[in-house]
Amino acid sequence: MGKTTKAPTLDDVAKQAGVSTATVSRCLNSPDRVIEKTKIRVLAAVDQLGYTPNFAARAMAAKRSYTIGAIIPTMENAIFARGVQAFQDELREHGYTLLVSSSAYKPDMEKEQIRTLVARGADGLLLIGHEREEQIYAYLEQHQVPVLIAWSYLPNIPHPSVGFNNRRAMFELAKEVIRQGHRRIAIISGLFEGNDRALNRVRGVKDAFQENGLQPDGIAVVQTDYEIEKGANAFRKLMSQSPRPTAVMCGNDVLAVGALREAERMGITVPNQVSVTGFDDIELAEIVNPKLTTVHVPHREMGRMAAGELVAMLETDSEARSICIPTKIIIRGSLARPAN
Amino acid sequence: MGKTTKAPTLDDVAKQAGVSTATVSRCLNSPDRVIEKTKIRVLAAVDQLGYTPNFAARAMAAKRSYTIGAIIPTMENAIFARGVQAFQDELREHGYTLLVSSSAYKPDMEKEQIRTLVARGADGLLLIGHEREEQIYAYLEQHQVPVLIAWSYLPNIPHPSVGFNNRRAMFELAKEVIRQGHRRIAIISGLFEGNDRALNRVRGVKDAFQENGLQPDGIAVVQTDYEIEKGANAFRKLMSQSPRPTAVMCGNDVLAVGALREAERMGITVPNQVSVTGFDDIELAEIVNPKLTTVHVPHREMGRMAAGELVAMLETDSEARSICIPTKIIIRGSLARPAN
DNA sequence: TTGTATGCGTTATCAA
DNA sequence: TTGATAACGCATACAA
Repeated sequence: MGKTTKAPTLDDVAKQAGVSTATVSRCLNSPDRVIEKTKIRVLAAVDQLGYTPNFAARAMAAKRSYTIGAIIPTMENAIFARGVQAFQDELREHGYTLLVSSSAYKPDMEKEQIRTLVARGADGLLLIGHEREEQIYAYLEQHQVPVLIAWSYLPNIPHPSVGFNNRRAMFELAKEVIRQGHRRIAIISGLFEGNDRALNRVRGVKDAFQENGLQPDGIAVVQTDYEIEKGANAFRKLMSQSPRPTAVMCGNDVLAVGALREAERMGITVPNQVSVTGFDDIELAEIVNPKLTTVHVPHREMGRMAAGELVAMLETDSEARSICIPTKIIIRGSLARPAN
Repeated sequence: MGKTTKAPTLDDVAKQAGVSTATVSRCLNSPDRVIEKTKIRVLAAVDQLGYTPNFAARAMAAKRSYTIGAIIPTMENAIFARGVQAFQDELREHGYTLLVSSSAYKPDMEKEQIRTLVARGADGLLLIGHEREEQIYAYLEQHQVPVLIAWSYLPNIPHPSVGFNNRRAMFELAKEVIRQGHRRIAIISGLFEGNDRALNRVRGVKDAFQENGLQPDGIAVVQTDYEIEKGANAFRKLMSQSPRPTAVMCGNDVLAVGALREAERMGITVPNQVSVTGFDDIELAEIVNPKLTTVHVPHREMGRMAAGELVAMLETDSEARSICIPTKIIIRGSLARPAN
């Protein structure tokens, strides 16, 4: 009680309980390897002193941190929030802690953060998308840190991934847009750099053109950051072309909301004068007016599965599988047949 | 090169450069205390081996982690995302790394995460709001971990805080609502437990009633989680009372958006039949229809200032100040005079 | 300016 | 079932 105000260590607990530090450690880590009676004494001491194991020391001695690192492009919109939350919840159930940081869609920043997380002893990493310097994968290999890719699934790639097929999902959506009669389609895409999802979504649209015997070269594509106002700017730009596109397909819901907003400001009615589509199906998609036609991605499910896979990679020696998660097209008010 | 595939240590670098580990350590931590020539040799070795300092070892030896922990109630909406992002950016500039976790508005979870972060050697903590068990503050005291409270400012409290006066902000908004002629006002609030912001916002409304010589006891208050659909449910409940309130003031924008949505489903027009207000002024507030009257909180600024304060607390011995950040009332379409 | 040696708090190996 | 004791990788006081 009247002791000095410093964090208690294993040693303090050991003394208080009249046992060795080894025994205290065992009580905490493999309780069945210690007799009931001493366990009680030790636990009482732990409680009394308010002891919390020092993580750094533990990680260093055990060479395991029970920590997973995740680097997501942004925390600022809901796209990743849900999936990461589910990922974290599932990890927790397996006894792991999640460390999250965001790269602001900057490859360099991601690289730095990967080093940080590895230095912090992360047992494994969750990264978004496949595209990054080969050197990074080499570094990870050297440090023996398993990596799982999420939010993107590609067949035939070296790293295990849990995600969806961005290209195919967008392909399906574009088919529907074309089926409704649209021929002049423009795209507001996220930046391609270090973001294979963005690129593959655009490819999906072009695939649909091909399949319908249309010429994909004429499709106007604007790349921009995933921000509402950026989407708005891009929309204005596209709608100042002549002839105007009859449908604007956006790389995600955030961009699409920006498009909707700008349409309103420009006095262009959606979907009468132009159709708009999104991707992700975040909450926003149902709040805007008109509601957004988009691709539904089961973020929560993806997060949970990713956690399960990553833990399996860490705890068994089995080769990691890749999982392709199905997406679904959601038709709402922002898509309709073109005017004429 | 042809070496075994294991993470290099200080020792490896030292050997490679032909110096002692101490010199390598100095090169990395206080570069000016080592001569240019050897520095070059060492840095080359570092680069060649792809050396990354082991964080756990460093933290243990130096008894500093240059890590700040932040526990926010949720990552799932934009309320905290922006502020935390700014907090992180500012910390980085001071050489600190931020570890974030979310408590899902559960006091118990927050408690556990505080222990986790302390065990991980966080040099300081950012917590949201003042209200929590005294025991937690004692624990933090024992472990000598400085704490800064954000998102809430209260005069005359023991812990330093950077935030805004929730009670006064809501008081101002309520005054405006009353000024426009509303007398039957209902409130959709967040849960009070462990959340002084929610409680103080409700108090602010009652203060405004008092000031106008109105009776605050009749104000209907529904407490619910900060989710859109929960807000919608609460709105339905409040609007089934007779007589109906002429204005529904919500604890934050998320709840308000839920209210707006339910109004639409019920065929109640806003603001003609009922006014709705929010709090926070997140992006959503300008996207919904009608746009939301709300209280603008400068999240980014708050995040930056909080980071500055916390770093100051760590690096100087000066007593930490508390900072009250001004808020602003934003009048938009969701508020109008009552019908009759 | 650089090297030597010690300690940080824990886990794990080996004996007892 | 328990106790010594050697790592773990780094920073730092002290010595050279």
